[in-house]
Amino acid sequence: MSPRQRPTLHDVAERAGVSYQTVSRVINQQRYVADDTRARVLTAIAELGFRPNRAAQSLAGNRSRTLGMITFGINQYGPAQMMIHIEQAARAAKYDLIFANVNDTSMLSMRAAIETLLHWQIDGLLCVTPVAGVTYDDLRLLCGAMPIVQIGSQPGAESPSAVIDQAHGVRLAAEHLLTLGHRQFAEIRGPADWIDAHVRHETLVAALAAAGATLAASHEGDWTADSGYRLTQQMLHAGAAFTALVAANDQMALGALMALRERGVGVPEQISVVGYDDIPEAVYFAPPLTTVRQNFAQLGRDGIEYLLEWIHTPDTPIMQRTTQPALVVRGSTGVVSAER
Amino acid sequence: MSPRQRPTLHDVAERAGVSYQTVSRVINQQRYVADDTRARVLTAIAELGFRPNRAAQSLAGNRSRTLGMITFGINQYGPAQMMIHIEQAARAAKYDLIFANVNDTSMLSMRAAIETLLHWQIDGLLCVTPVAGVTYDDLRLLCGAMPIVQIGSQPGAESPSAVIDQAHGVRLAAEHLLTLGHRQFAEIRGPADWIDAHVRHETLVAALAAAGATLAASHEGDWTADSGYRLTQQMLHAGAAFTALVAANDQMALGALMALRERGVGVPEQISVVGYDDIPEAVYFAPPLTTVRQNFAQLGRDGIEYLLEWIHTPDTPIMQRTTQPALVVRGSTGVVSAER
DNA sequence: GTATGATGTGTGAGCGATCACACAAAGCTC
DNA sequence: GAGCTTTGTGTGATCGCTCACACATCATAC
Repeated sequence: MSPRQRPTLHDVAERAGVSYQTVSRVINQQRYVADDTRARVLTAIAELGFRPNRAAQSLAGNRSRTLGMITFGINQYGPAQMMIHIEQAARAAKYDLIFANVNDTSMLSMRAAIETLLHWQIDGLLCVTPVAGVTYDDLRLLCGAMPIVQIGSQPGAESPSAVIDQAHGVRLAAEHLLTLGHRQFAEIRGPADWIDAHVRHETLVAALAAAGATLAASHEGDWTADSGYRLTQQMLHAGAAFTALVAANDQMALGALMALRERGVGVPEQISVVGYDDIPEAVYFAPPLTTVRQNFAQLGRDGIEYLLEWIHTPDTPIMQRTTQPALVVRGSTGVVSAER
Repeated sequence: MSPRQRPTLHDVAERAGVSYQTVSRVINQQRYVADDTRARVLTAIAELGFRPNRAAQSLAGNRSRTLGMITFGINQYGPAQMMIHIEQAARAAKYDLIFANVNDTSMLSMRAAIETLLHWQIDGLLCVTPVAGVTYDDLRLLCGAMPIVQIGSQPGAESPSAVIDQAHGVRLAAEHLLTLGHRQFAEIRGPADWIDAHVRHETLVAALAAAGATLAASHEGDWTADSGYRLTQQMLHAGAAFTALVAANDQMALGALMALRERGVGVPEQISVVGYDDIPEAVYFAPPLTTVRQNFAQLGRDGIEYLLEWIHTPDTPIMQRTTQPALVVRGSTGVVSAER
């Protein structure tokens, strides 16, 4: 009733001529409220512009209807994409999201970020940390029994997570190139501590070995177009013999295309290039990039769905949800040239 | 003291042999605590793994040390970039961030997003909504006296905001092209309801008029490379006469480059192209893109600094902080060809 | 030696909600 | 119509903290 203050449960109760508990029942959509009482309360809420105080709710209710999210690298296409869809899914389920972005995935900054979130009595935690280093067990230790879902963890790990089947994606790309007759490959990997990058590299090596193809060169980039450019220059300069170049993401492939162009190497006539991710711009590269599409939106949704399920059904089994990537063939790959 | 439960202020107090109030003083870094008492409390906190409950803090303290952020289009380079720096700056100032992303900027979804945030007793609101429609007054109405800062609002508006001087950026680009001898221009604008897009368009029109140059064609894109591609095709097909193409962002410029390439038009020999934003990939376009660099990191920091200042000093004057963009000249622009 | 201020520390109330009850009134059954 | 369940409503305690005090203690001042 105070003049400037935000109205409380009691103000609403007084106005509607009921007890505060009844108002609480209405806003929590519980049973056992007579229809006309409910209507009266609802009217009072609207008239007063009442908004339940989340802080008070989570203090008293011992449950905050809030999810924590740790992110890494949201300036990248994938993570940003996931973030949007996670937020959307959370809000649809009436959960709020509070997030902390880490700039490196050291245990130290991860711990700091998680601490931040744990101050709020979050109901669950979503970890979008595609880098090895902090394991599920580490998280478990910090968070007690709270539900945690990792997005993009070690494939096959016995921990609650949602992942994209990177090995499958790489195999699609490799098969595509092998079918086109390529036998001499070069690779621009992602950073070694990124789980996906590691898996893709290992899978490529294995797939090529199985097909009797050679990996003439393999360098580690940092996901930027810049690194793709420099490493490709380097490989060309060193005279590496390859007809197919596999880049671990589209940006690095973009850099590679530039290096090849500058060197007068025809793509795909002399060298085929494939990327990974299928960022929206990939269609407009010169030439349009053959790449592996990852459904980040689906990945994000998988993760949060799992988390919510776990929160509502505490005995939800620990599992890994897997999404399949798809190959998108465009102009940067072609039949291997007769000789080289 | 309960076994499984998280420790509270009282548990810490008991262990340290002081009153709960003293513990509160320690965690809030207030004066008037003896050094050895403080040390004893700190030890107890560490031993118990005590973490103050933010919900209780904001309930009792009437102030949440939490900022709300409304975002739009965080899958785009600029907004994502800002988000990272905003989060970082907030955390550095010991504020938590809770955010809501809107997928359209109708009053309806904006209101819903803000409502979500207001449930938390946020201390301030940051609106990264680069689209016209929701004005500062609308926000004011929803939020009462709470500090609000808009990022990317109408330039010159009498509202608390941080912006990049789009007009300046466009003038830099226009002057650059005019100096190179260009007199016949084409434009691919951004969506009309985006404030920046509107300003850039108006400024370009004015700048060209002042220089006696013509705008042969101007079409509205949707920021995607795809739209840039299609609209350029369209202009070429229609036989528009221009030697310089100004795109409202780098992605649309990328699409334009593709359309020109397909048509066999040399860039920059026959047509010069400039973009806007300077995304990291722009260097590796074919040819490398001349563009206007926006310092999104700075913009984000400006916004949050302003907001924090306002929170701490309520009589902070209403103003608009402006950051200047810079022209980055690369290979996509050149001297106008002799004739055309 | 009493007044005055700075420095420490403890007590009670209350933030705005939820939970666990208690209890009244109605609708069944037999 | 006694006894039960279902439905609807209200009361007290409590969540974990901060606020506004009250109250010591010690130094310095006059």
